[in-house]
Amino acid sequence: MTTGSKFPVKRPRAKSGSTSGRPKFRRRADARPDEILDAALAVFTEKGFDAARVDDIAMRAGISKGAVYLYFNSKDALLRGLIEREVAPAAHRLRALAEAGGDDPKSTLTLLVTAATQLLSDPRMFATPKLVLSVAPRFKEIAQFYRERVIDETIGAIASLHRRGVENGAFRDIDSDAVARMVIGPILVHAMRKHVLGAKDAAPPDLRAKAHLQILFEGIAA
Amino acid sequence: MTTGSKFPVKRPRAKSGSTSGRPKFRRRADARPDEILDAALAVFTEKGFDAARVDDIAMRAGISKGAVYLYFNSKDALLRGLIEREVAPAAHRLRALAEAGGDDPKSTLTLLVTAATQLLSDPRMFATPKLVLSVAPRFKEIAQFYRERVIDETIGAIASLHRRGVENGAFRDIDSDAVARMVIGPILVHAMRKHVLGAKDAAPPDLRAKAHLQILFEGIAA
Amino acid sequence: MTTGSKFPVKRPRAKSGSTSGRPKFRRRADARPDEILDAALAVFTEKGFDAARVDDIAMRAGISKGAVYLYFNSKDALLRGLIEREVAPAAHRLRALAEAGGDDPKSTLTLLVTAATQLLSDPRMFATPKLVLSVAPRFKEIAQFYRERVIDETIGAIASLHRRGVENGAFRDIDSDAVARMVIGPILVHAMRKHVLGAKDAAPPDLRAKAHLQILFEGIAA
Amino acid sequence: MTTGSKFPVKRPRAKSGSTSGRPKFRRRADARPDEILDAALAVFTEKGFDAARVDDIAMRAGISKGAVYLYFNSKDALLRGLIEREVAPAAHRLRALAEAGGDDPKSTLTLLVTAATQLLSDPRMFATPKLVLSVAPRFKEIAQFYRERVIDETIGAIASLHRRGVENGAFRDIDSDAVARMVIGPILVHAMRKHVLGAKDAAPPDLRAKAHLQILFEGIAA
DNA sequence: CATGAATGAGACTTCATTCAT
DNA sequence: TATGAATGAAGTCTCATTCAT
Repeated sequence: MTTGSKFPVKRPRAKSGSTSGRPKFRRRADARPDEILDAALAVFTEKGFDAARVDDIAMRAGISKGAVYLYFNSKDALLRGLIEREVAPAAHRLRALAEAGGDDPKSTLTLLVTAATQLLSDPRMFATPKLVLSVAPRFKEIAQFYRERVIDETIGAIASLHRRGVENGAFRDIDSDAVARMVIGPILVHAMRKHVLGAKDAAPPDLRAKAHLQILFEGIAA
Repeated sequence: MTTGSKFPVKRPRAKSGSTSGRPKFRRRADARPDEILDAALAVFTEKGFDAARVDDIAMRAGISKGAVYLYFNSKDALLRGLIEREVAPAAHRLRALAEAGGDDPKSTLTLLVTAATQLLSDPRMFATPKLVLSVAPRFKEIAQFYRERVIDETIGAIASLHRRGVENGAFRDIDSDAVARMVIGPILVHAMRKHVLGAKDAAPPDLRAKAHLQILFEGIAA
Repeated sequence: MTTGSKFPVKRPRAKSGSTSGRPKFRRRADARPDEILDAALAVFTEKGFDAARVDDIAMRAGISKGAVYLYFNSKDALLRGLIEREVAPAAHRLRALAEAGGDDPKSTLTLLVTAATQLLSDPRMFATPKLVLSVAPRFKEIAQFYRERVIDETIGAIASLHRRGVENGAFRDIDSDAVARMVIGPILVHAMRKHVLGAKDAAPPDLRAKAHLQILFEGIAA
Repeated sequence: MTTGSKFPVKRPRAKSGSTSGRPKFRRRADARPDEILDAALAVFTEKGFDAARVDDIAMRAGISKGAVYLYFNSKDALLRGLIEREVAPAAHRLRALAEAGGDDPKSTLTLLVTAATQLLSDPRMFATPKLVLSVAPRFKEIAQFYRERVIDETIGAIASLHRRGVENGAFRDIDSDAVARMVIGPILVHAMRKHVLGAKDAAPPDLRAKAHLQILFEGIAA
């Protein structure tokens, strides 16, 4: 799962277990690809995939344009490598969230919503989703990859949390996917307004999370 | 306010008062701008703004590349003209939704959610939002324009609907913006999964709307 | 010589002597080509040949772009027609100058220099020469045409004036072409500085002419 | 003042201190800008600014079209860079001419006229003036730049030479600018006839210079 | 490993010219 | 005769990618 790479990336140095010679002093050459991807994420997010020039990325990574091609075969590969790298942390984050509260579904959900609200207030956390959304029409594989590995995983995790709560007697028996959308949706709306459409925050995260949970648990009917 | 055009569009001599009758034989110049914008929306949505070639748009509109420039000064102008044209209908649609159910807030909200769920299942209805999301990082003005005229309007309309319900005694007194996000969010999540990330529908719209409303009104707590 | 047209121009109306029907009231259609050439001269002079758009010319002539092509086959033809038309007046002007002063070579030359200095202070009078200079590298035929019919004619006229003066005993026997260059040169220098390079006038025409003649007749040596 | 560059030119990393010796094998990047400007001068002179294609220039410089843009931002920049580069030599040449003959104004003027006549018989020497004349209507700044730095400098130098002669008792006290025009004018007339309008030489330079000086010093009156 | 000069395909945009009306 | 919508052939400029050093 970690090794199987859907989007192959050039690895200029055989990562052979051999502690070949001395670890040298020279370059933290192993870090290069990551540095480049960091730069790529920044530039792609800022300008969009097409408008970003490989030169920009190289410059932000502090290397020459040619050097980028030592590590990645193409601009597309850069994008794919980036998304691929970002999926693992995203998936990890969401799993951490889903397991946040131990085995009480209700408090777990509370923690999850609070943490997610907090998290997605950070522009860096929303950088990858934003990028994926903007390139999705052209890179169907990336869209699919991201959906399956991040979105559907998240929905699935929340749904299963809900089901546990149902069995538990904590939650009413409703369509779990709908529940998941009720959990994610409001947070997404806010994140999009803010990070994509440039809105300024109104309410602070904790208040938003609180209201969100209140409605989620009890509804809006009097 | 409705007439004031933020993004000016070339209008080649309006051929005054021409309610001329016959659909003409060739040169139905009056329809051209709209035809071009239709084509532009299709191509932009499909490929993204940068990847779309003016040639593609011209071809889809059934005219030559040069002819596009008879009506629009640049590719950017095409985008702006398009967004501008689409904002009015979008705003109108949402207003229609918000006023869907007469003066009973509860049933109004029910109708609104049902209709919105229905509506956003149609790819064409989500085409403009999708496009806006993809160009937002580069065209801040468009992002702002769309947010103010569509998103914030929608949120405001729902929020005020909620406030009426509160005064009415139909709804509990909660943060109205949070309510609005609970109304929009789940629908948006589904639309994005489907239209942007390419997911196949699972539940049909009416079921989704029903579950959505159930949770919205009564919450998920047992 | 007058009829033989080196650069053929479309004549949409057979100029047959027939006073065909009524002279009509309608359009002074016969004037059209001239109006167009007027417009062309203005625009070409202002922007240069390439930068001038046929649309500009049409607009300045108060007609549609298509109408220009009813009278001229191409933009090049417009240029050639224009130059051709301007050559006659230019030649006529210079001949008038050369014959300005009756049969006293000295006073003729005086009048000629005075008049030419005066004349070339007018931007419109220098418009065609300026245009010819700017297109000469590309339109060799025009360059040649203009040189033979205007420049060389002028030089010839002055030279022959000089020769008459020599026979007359009024002038010393020197290279007549050199004399002609001494007559034209200073005037040209001023015209170029002013009309082409945008300099502001310093001395007024009469003073310039006077100094010019003084040197011409007596030299600068003490 | 000499360093202050009115028309900035892209300089791709000066490869510091490289007095490296060998003519290198490929990539003699240091020479590139100059090579390109040489090519540009040739093509612009031949065809005029607009009719010249960047491709032509690149081809004549022996590089690809794209490479031109590594050194110059635009076709305009190419023109400006070219003019700027040519102004210094032109100014230098004229200064050298003005100081040609030591401190005897009369012989200085004689040398100056002889040299200038000689010089402007060379097409390459007239290439830049010719170019400037052809683009002047569209590039007012270039026209002004050239006038101030070359034309007016020349006129000024000759005028001051004349004034020295006046003080000296060598020349009569006449309008010095008029004198300057009498010096330059005839040479310019010949150069234009030849290099711009394509005339064939008649008299050889030395004869022309001689006649020019004779008239200049003694006038044409018997 | 790294550089950066160089290429070449292609995009947007302009405009002379045509043609149906 | 006149219009103006439409075309299509360029032309300028950009940038991903390559390659000699």
